Amino acid sequence: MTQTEKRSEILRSALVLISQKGFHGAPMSMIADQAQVAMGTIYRCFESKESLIHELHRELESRFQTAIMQDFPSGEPLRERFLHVSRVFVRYSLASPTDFCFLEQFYNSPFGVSYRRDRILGNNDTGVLQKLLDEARKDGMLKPLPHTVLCALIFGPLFCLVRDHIFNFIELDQKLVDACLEATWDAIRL
Amino acid sequence: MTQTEKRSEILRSALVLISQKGFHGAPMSMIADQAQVAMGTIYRCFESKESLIHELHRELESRFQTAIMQDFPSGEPLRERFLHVSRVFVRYSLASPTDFCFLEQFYNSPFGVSYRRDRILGNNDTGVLQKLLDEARKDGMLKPLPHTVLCALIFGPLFCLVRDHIFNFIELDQKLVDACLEATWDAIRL
Amino acid sequence: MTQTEKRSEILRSALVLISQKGFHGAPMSMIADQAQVAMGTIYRCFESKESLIHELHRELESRFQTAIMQDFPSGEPLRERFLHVSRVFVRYSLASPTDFCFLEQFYNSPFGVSYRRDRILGNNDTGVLQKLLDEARKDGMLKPLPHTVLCALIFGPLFCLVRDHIFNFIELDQKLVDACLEATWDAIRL
Amino acid sequence: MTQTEKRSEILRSALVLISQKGFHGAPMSMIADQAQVAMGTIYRCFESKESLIHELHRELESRFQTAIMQDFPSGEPLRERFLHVSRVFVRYSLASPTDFCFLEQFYNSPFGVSYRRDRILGNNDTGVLQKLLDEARKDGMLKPLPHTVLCALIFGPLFCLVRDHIFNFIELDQKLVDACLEATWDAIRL
DNA sequence: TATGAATGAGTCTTCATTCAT
DNA sequence: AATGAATGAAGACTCATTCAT
Repeated sequence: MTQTEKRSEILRSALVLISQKGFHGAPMSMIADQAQVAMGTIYRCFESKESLIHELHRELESRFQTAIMQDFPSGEPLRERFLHVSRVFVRYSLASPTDFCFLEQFYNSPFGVSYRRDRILGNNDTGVLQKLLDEARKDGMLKPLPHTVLCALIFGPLFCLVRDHIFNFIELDQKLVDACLEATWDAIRL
Repeated sequence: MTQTEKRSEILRSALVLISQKGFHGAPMSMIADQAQVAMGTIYRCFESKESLIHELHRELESRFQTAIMQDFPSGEPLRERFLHVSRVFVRYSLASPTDFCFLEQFYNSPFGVSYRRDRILGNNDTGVLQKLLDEARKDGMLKPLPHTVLCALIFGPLFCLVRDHIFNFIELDQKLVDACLEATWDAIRL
Repeated sequence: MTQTEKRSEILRSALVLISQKGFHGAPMSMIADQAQVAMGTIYRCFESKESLIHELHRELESRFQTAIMQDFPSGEPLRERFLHVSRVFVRYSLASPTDFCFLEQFYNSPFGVSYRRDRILGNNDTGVLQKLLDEARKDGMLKPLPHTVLCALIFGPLFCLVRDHIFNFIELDQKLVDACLEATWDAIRL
Repeated sequence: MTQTEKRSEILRSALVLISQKGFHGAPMSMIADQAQVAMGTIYRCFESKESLIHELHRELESRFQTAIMQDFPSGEPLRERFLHVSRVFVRYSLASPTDFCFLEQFYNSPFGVSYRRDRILGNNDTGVLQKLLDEARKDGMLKPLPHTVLCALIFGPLFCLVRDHIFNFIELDQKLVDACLEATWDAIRL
């Protein structure tokens, strides 16, 4: 196994275990076992458990960004572009429930809070979504609410729904997903 | 201090500490100190840390139920009754951020998942909200979506917004809250 | 065993093990075993290994101070008072080789260096010895050298000799000790 | 880099790091980095960390021997030859504080103790100093004390003084050094 | 011969739980 | 019933040494 493969294997093991058991339920020794490496090996790739977690988060966000940008309907009307982002979010989360669960853990932890703090307070308006919201608001298509609120109205429900699906509380099929996306659009549109 | 007072004091201390520091940041010894009782005393009231947490959760849910039922506008139109529930949720959460933070911790943990599993899979349609949703759907006022989905559309955003407010990412004033409640109503109404 | 006895037992075990094997050769688990307590118990008495070591040092210095002050020949000529301090140092060290070895470890470690730094740079002229040196220098009995140097001339050899005795490199009997004390006096007197 | 150069470089790096951070603060990996060789290479030159340390000690002692023998005033009176040895010790130590600090570490460790045990108990009377002491005692110039004791009286203070100088507790200038050397001579001479 | 990634035993420290008083 | 000292398993992290390349 190459260095890179090992690193990936460690990240993958950490992802699986943390998504299932949470940060505190996934000791480094368990991650090492799962990845079929010795504990010390993890520390060759990552400074600490904390940095392993941050790295994992970065990786997952970047994968998600890539997924969004793929097939992004740049020429389509605003509404379509919006629905695209939401649809990709749901599709990706359902296809990779492990990634989704890890990210939930991350956002609901001191890590996630300070990450968001840096992000939001830094006025980091660089994401696709931020630009989309800006444009749409100028066009008068959206309710005149702060970005943070609009994001809550869109992703709040989606997070819940995906989680409920993963835990088998509901069965999200294509039709239901589409209905939900429409509903979130209804929430924010004028 | 009577047995009952001690029990309350322990619950209160656990609530405060866990909401601030999380389950793993609030050792039993710290809870005991804060509650001004001996550590052993906690174990006379609660089987284990886990059961203390479950008990706390039950207590908070019941307090919340009480808050909803108070001033419930039984005679008003459906829409008003709906908005009442949401409004109480937000008002209560903002007034008691400690309770809110604890519940967030709880729902985003193995505890919360198994709790919801028991609740939802048990078809426990006894809550006010459940009845409201049933009635409204029969009247054709709401989108024909499962209860779980409707709940996600209402409370998903509200959880996000309250959290963002508590973390100072936004400032929720009365006007903004009302706008958000309207938005969630737009999401579910036909 | 009372709390205090336990604490003493831990200190004693740490003293013995560290004096024999050094700081790095005496893990907390070994100290606990030796003291017949669980590892966690140590942490009820001492913040950390480091603080245990500092505490031990403080204790030993205080014991030594007590030994010096006992039978201190306040009325005798300067020379006698000097020889008393040195004699007590040697006698105490030979009687308690474990204490001596611990202190050697301590002084030859980052702990000891910063301890001395605080002490010397703080102009902490409060010890018996400091006063003695001051008085003697004013009387013109001693070579006009800084205190630090005078201490080196007195205790440098004594430390070596006691260590050599403990390691069985020499056999210090009463006559030899007296000869050595005379020699250190010759080194500093005018 | 030839094998021999590598070996030297490793020794030099170990010397610098250990003198600064102690045996336990200087991991093999750090020594390797500093020496610009791979960690495995160290193990081709030295059996273990322990043997590397022993080797280093041997090297430093030999360098010191060389320094003493250089300019040794063979024809001068005994007193001069004595002072020469002490003077060279101090001068060398002040010029090479790194060497000095390493040797201190070494002597104050299990290594040093067993080294001295071998040396002293082996009656290894081969050094210049040993011969000097022998000769001087026969001439009746020195107090009739064992070699070990005489060495303690000479080098005990000098070690202390150099250390205090290196740690900036005193400032050793030429005059002060000379006064100290005189003092140690006073301690041993008849 | 040289490399440096991999190993895993060993370190300090924490904390849920128990039990003698 | 109440106490809180004692326990020891478990966790994150380090580093001397080995061995496949």
